Amino acid sequence: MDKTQKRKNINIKYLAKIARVSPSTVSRVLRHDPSANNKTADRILKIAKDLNYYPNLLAKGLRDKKTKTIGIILNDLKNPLYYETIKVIGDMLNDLGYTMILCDSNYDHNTERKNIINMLSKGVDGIIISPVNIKSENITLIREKDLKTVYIDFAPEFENINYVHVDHEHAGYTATEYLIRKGHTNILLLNGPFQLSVSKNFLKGYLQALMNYEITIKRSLIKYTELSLEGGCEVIKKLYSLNNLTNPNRFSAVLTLSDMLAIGVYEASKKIGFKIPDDLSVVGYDNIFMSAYLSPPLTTIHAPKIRTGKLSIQILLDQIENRDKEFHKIILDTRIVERDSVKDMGII
Amino acid sequence: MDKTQKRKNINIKYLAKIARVSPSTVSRVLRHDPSANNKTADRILKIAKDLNYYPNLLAKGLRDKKTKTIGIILNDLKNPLYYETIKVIGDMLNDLGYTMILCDSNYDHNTERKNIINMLSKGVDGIIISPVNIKSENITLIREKDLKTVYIDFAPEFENINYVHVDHEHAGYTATEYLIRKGHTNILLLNGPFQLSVSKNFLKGYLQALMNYEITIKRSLIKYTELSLEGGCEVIKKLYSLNNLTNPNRFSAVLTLSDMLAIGVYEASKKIGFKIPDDLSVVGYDNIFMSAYLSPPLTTIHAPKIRTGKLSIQILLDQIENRDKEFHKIILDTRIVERDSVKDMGII
DNA sequence: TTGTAAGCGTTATCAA
DNA sequence: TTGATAACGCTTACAA
Repeated sequence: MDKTQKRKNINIKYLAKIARVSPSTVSRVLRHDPSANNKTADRILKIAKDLNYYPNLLAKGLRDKKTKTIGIILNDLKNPLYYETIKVIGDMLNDLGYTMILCDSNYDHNTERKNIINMLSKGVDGIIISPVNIKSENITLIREKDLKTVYIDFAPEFENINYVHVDHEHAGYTATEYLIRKGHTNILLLNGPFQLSVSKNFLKGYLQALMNYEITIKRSLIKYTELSLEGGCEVIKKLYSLNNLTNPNRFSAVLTLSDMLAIGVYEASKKIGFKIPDDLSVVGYDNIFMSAYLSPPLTTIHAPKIRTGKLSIQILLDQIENRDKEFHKIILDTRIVERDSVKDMGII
Repeated sequence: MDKTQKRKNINIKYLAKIARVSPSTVSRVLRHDPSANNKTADRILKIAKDLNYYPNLLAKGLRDKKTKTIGIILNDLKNPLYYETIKVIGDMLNDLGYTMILCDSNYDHNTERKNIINMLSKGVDGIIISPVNIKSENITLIREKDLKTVYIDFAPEFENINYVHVDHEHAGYTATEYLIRKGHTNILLLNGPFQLSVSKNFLKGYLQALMNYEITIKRSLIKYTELSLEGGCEVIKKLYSLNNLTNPNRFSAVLTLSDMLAIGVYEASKKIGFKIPDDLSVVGYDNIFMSAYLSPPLTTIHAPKIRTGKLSIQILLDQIENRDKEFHKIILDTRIVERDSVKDMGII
């Protein structure tokens, strides 16, 4: 008894045997090559269908150096920020017969490196990546291997490169200016991790706005923390406890690098007992879906997540399919979405 | 001038040439096969590193029939419900050197079929799938091809099958009972699409609870809609407009199949002007992250998303790596999370 | 300990 | 219009 022949692999060779033609004929028919006799074509197609044939894309990929697979490398799959982007990319890829490999670098260089090499190894046709940092070996790796790439969130400084992202410095400026115009002068900047490029740019915008409005910059009002609800909550709790559970006007507003941080501030407000916006104004960044539903609804800087997804995948596919050789550097506009988390101090 | 030799492909054969050994020796060294001379091994490893060699996983997959790739097929990438599950699966896969292909069937049979075939074609080692429906050709397809599978959300009725999901009927029952005990007797069921198995099971639980408490079942209080914020909002708006913009006690509470629908009810409440929970009580299902931050915080049935992710990927990998031949049928517990969206009518 | 060679499933080139 | 063949990069008998 031979158990090995339990289930024969249905491949082109097998179809050829059944149809009594050569593998090349089957291959041609399957790819709708016009140079195939209609009758035999129909016959082969029918057999393929009856046997539930599906192509082995590994073999095809190995031969063609094309896999119709796109890699998406992000830094925090938990952040709702990404889901609209992923959704729109996924839908578009699905329509075009592409597949998406998704992974998370967790803001870690080694993980990012592993992810990139994995993409390369798996033969993706291109990647969309939110890089861990503006300068790193990993980016060199991508460029050496000539992997088609679109950077999102922010981009390394090279000439021949595609990116689609918002201007974080401008966002920081706009948000700070907004708070200043509402009469706030002591504005806490709840920034992301110190080493992240995004944090640096956001800080620049914040500082620029303060300078333009001739407001003294206080180092004690600039805080760095990991980009999570918990991070935001902890910073605020610590600050309040230092001030003996009251906020002695050290800051009347807080600007956060991410809505998730802002939600952390909301959480702290619940625990400590101060009120938003009466005791503390909050401005977030990203405008994630849920920010409109917070209590109070969060005033935040809108980042165009759907546009980011659409543009980046379009650029990538255009280059992969050789419709376009140009590099695209797109900086998207940002705008403030006024809701109810900022108190008007009515001074200016 | 020959432009074709611009960039030589670094593969095992090339490494072999440089190291003046055979490809098989290189292959052995790279796979840390003990039967390799230490000195040559070191030399080859160094060359591989210097040349930035990375393996072609398509070729490896083609040969080994193993790709270290897992497919995840869901039905609505936009639903926050899935984020936590995806995150935990992604992290676990990353740790173990696996890759995740993610796609969305959008509750559509054809798309689901395409997705499954794509997974098969790409040679994934296994899939985790939230099926569109309990019975379909697509599931037959999976079973015929012996693709290792874990079903989540709900499962088709077969013997040899793995699944990890919550008992939707029980969830429907619990939620309805909770509302009844709070004194509600006219409970609107805002269900998902009629043809979905989840909707059917949820309905069963709802009906069972009403029957147990001897409450008249009213067909007019059972509504089906697509699983989205907009869907939930529209249904409620329509119902209120039919009643001349007041809710004449036709229902004092609404139970929704998903927190996203519940948020739709919140949205309707904003637009129409009724108050939750004073004018209308709401109970959701899923306990997505943001439900705690809604205003008022949403009372909802908690679905264990992280456990679902952990268990399903564990089961899948155990079977892929042949540590486990048993099938696992896991029904997870559900519990109600009491927050502030239900009014106590104080009657019972 | 190392090398030779065949094969995984596909397609493109060439010849018939 | 069709078929034989080589090649994509990797691994594993088997031989040396």
